[in-house]
Amino acid sequence: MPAQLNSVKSNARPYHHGDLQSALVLAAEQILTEKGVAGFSLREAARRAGVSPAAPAHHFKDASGLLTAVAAKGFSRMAEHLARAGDAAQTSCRLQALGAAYIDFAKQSPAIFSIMWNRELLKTDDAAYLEAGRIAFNVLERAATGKAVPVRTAPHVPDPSIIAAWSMIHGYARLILDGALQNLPDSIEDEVLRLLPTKA
Amino acid sequence: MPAQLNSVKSNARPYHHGDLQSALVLAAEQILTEKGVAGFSLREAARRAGVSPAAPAHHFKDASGLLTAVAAKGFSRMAEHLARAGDAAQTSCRLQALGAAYIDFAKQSPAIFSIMWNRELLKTDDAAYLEAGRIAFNVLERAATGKAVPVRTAPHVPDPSIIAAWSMIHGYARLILDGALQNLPDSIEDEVLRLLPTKA
DNA sequence: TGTACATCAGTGAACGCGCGTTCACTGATGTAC
DNA sequence: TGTACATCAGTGAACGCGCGTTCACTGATGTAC
Repeated sequence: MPAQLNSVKSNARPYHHGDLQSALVLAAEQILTEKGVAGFSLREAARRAGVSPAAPAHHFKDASGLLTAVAAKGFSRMAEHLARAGDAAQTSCRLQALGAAYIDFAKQSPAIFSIMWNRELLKTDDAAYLEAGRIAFNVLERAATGKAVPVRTAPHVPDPSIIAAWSMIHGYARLILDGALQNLPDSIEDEVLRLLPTKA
Repeated sequence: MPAQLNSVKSNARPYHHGDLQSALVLAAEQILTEKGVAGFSLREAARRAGVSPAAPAHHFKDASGLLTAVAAKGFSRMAEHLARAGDAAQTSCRLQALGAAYIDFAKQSPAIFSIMWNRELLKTDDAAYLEAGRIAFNVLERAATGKAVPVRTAPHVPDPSIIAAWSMIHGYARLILDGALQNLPDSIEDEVLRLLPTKA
């Protein structure tokens, strides 16, 4: 192949995108962050990825397919964020550290955090989505119990204190994002985390 | 006025609705319950209230105006629900009773509960909405402290244990509605409520 | 190593839809005199 | 008490918009022989 033609081709927009799948996920994250859930559309995601409106269908069936991928990626990122915080903390205050990281994640990516829980817009039976959520919960559970709980174990019943702790952390994050905790002193978060229930 | 004309008129659809404002709120509640937030539109609310698409603008400027009224009514209903539960409970377990009532409300009206916290779609500076929210929180706070806290008092800083308890209750309700707590034994709710932090 | 061909990942124009909003209007209500 | 008139609460047709989806298609890739 002549060098000239080659260079022309590489300058022109290639017919195939290369990694449209992740480009679309990135575009969706951007839109959610900028315009919120109500401002999201598949067409706009395609537009931002520089691709025709029909292209996304090849990778995600429809809008909820793409949003489900965004949510799954969100859970993965959150799991990593939690794991890092857990590793850095001493055993005695590991749960508090994870709680703080959980809330921190929600504050840093409110739109992503929001969509992660929006059943109405997601394919909640998507395997990757379910798995990512399970892994994130597992990190939390491991920090609370101190034990390693294998993700793929037979379904087990978690300790109520873990559900209670999760509820408190999750609820606090939600209330913050929903604007219900404005005008409170900054110290409130630490004080709430200190009240996390510990294993009986 | 001849009786005949009168009867014809009263059989015919009257030009004025009579109470379009509440009819629209009811229609909106219905739509939210049936189709979720994503399925809501002002036109459909008008249709269900038997009125032209332009009519709602006379009462609520736009869709978010109507939804804000729905949310405010939701907070009022929740406050009543909480107050009733509190009145029926003994002092020693009043907070648990309110927590159960809070969760119960969310389960019974998931769509309404959802919209109540959806900042993106509401006029969050609406006076009636803010006031209704404040009253509901006040009921919770009163139950937790045992003291009467006047609603219209100068802004005060609530006890951290109240914020922590609210977070746990709210988070549990959210996790339930978001499908995150499936396959757990029914007893889990009581066990979580038992772990509510009490005032230091 | 070359070539034919199936498969995959994209195009872009077209469709029908329901939406929010605007418009000039009309019918009912309530108030001033 | 009756009447004139302002105001309010509705009509319904029309608008332009962006959306999701479909369609026949095309260009690039990868594989079998």
